Amino acid sequence: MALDINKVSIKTSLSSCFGSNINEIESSTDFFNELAEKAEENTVGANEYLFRESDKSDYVYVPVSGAIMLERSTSTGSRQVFSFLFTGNILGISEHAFYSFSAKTLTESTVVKINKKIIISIFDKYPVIAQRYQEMTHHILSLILDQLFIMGQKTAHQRIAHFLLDMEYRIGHGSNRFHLPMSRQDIADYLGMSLETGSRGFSKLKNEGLIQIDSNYQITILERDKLKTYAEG
Amino acid sequence: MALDINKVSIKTSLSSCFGSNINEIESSTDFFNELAEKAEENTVGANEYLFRESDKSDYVYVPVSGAIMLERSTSTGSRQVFSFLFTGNILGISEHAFYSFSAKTLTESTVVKINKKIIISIFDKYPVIAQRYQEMTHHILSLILDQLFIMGQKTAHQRIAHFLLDMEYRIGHGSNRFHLPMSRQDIADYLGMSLETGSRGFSKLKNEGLIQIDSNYQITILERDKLKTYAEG
DNA sequence: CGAGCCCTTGATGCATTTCAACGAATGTGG
DNA sequence: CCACATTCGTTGAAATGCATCAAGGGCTCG
Repeated sequence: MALDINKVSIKTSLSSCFGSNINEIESSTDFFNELAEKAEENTVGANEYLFRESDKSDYVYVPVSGAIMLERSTSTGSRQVFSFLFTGNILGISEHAFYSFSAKTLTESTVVKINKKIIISIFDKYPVIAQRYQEMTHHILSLILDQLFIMGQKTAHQRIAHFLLDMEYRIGHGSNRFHLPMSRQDIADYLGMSLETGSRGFSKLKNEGLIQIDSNYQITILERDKLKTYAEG
Repeated sequence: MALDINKVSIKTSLSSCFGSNINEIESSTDFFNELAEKAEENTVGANEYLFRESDKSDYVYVPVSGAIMLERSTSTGSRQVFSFLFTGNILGISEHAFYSFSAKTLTESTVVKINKKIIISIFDKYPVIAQRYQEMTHHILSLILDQLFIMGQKTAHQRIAHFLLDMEYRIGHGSNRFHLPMSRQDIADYLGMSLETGSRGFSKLKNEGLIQIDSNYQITILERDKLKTYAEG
């Protein structure tokens, strides 16, 4: 237990997750101090599970560094990837007593791990945080609805284009060049297509000059507007 | 304003939605009385909108009778149906300031309409209800995750089979014979396929003897186990 | 009885999966 | 440090699934 709240990375992640303007709230300092006391910081290697589907959902996680993937597998071996998470996202809220998916690290990751009971007790003291928590849940829900919309409406190649724009926004941090932490298989399972179709999508966008593939995982968006048009279909 | 809480149908719907065991909670009578005072009962005809996407989300609705569909349309005319709702479901929670989809009645429907501000004020008085509300949000989220999983994994015909089993469970009320309130087009837009593919799915299941189509909308599940096996793929 | 709407069915072409081979990148042990 | 094994990505060819176009059938309502 105990968290070094003075570390910029941790403060940044928590702020990004609990609301960028939370610092303006009068009780925010108390809130962060209480979190610092009762939460813990964990670092885990790549390709490890933070938790698995149907584990008791006792903890909420906030990635400080690294990349995490939420997935669910069937008995027949197929897999659906629900989401990719990065610094300042949050996972494990919006769960019943048991997680409804597994969380696997894609790279070595540092996470802040917060016991749910502590979260609940914090809510009682800081109603503003409780409200913010609700908002996060709603935000997550609207993201999943968007994802559902994309899955139902768009062709495979359009979904790839959409995915790349999303990644640029989320991990490019202003740059049009970024490094994908997940494999082609992960992307395919996220977008509901075969690995090969995913790969062909990348190639097509490359050949049409919309993106540049520097190495397998290093992507540059060359023509953002055209890519957007393509994604919207 | 004002709600006849003594109507069995309304009491049943609200109970089903706010938790079947809510009656065991000591403050539940107060809660229902307060709701009766401040909520209202509305009846609207078929094919009308309770609200539209990007309307201000001031109200939460609980269907008492009828069937409602949640949908989102693109500028290009295509449409994604997110969900079908029946008696005792709830809609409009888990929304930001504005609805992220439209709610359209499939049949004449009676709904209990509750102002969000009233809901919030009720939370302050009855923490148990607030917690139940959170649980509902989580439940909705897990349902959408399931839907996302199905969209990503299954073939069109499997999705049809899955859909029919879901409908049997939700509107069959113990019987294997039920009446679908939505059109083939609605089903297709829900499952992310063309109308024709949906229709072929129905025909195939009929020809294989797994279901019986008495009229276009009257369905009987003949071989539930086989249908399940088929849906699981 | 006829018009209109919805559903079904058939035929065709395109999108996607599957199977298979190759190439590039990564890691291991000699 | 290199040869080899292994994993991952790309590409091609064939098969399948699905969408689209088009026609016909059944139900409902005037």
